[in-house]
Amino acid sequence: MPTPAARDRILDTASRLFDRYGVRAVGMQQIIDDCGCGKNTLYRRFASKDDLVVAYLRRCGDDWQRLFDAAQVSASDPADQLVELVRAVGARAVAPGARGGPLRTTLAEYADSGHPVHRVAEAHFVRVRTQVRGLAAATGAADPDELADRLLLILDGLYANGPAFGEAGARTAVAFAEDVLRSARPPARALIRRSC
Amino acid sequence: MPTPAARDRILDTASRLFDRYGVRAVGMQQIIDDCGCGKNTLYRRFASKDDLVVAYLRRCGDDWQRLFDAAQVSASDPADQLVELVRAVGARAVAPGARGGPLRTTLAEYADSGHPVHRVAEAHFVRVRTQVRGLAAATGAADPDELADRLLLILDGLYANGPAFGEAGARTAVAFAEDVLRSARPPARALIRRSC
DNA sequence: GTCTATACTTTGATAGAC
DNA sequence: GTCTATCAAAGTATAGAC
Repeated sequence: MPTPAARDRILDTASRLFDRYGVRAVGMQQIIDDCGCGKNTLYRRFASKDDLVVAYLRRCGDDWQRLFDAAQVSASDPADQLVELVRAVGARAVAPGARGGPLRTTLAEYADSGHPVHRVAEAHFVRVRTQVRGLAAATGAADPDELADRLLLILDGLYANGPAFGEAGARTAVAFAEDVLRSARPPARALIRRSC
Repeated sequence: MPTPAARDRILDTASRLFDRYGVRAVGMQQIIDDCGCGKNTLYRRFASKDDLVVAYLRRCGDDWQRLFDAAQVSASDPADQLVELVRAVGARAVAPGARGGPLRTTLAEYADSGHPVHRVAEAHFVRVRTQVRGLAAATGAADPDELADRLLLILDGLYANGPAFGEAGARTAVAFAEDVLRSARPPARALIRRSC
């Protein structure tokens, strides 16, 4: 029986290389060399490069899930949770060396919509949209789906702009999200503001 | 002695294939077959695939420039020009078959920051940011750079979400941009609104 | 017996030659 | 325009080490 840690070690190495150089630019041999494992071992755990890339994307998806969950427990108000989500994503997106979010960049590298890698990445974004819509609905916004789409624009815009945006850009995005959430709730807050 | 139209024909073919299947996924042979020109002809016009890809990106950059210029002549008010820009980008971004904006996807495919293709794509986005900042400043906004960043989030978010967003998403983005521009001008309009 | 390391096969792509 | 050289990458198989 093979050591179960080997799979994780391989996936760790592959993830690091994929994040930095892109998926197609990294060869299996490079992963093997960097990992220090034999070629046989890798192909036992991952039948093909596609399988390895899919595992990588699933890990990235889990990473997003942790981010999302952490945002949800960070506050009781759904609006505050969404702001925290934007803040957390911004921190990653503008970090030096960040490169557009692994799911989006990998999706760009696998344009063929029939390819398993493409399908996994695409499914991720469907899920993300559903999750953000759920949280947007919980804010009690007048039009939760429109609110969700606005927040998705901010989130994906953040990833796309990346390090070029810098810390200031990340703060801008957070303030932006706050404004969006404030103005998306016309019944209560807007009246209070007008009464000032 | 060679027909000058040949270069354009090759670039037309390459652009179409790159847009649809991605740059790395398209081989030179495929371009040659699709174009109907000889291999010699192609390599006389473009010394290497990198050169061809750079020419493709420059054409995409010119395309953006036309979009930007058209938005600028569409209205006299800079704020209206920016809204028109968002509308025009949205129309492209959510069109069926669109795939994230050719500059961004190609940048994702060429992660190496030393690669000529990467540098050309990166330079494009620096230019775009400068242009949007210029237009944002012309609106007389209190903080034009912050306004520009907010609009860039919308623009890139639009490209990233693509056809999944659909026509409704494009309309959401336009309304979003309108709100952003409205609230970015505190001196005049905000006072008018409060006086209502 | 599973791990590492390496040699080999095949495929496909860029590029050049005629 | 076809044919060919070169190279890199994905897999497969094999040889050796703990």
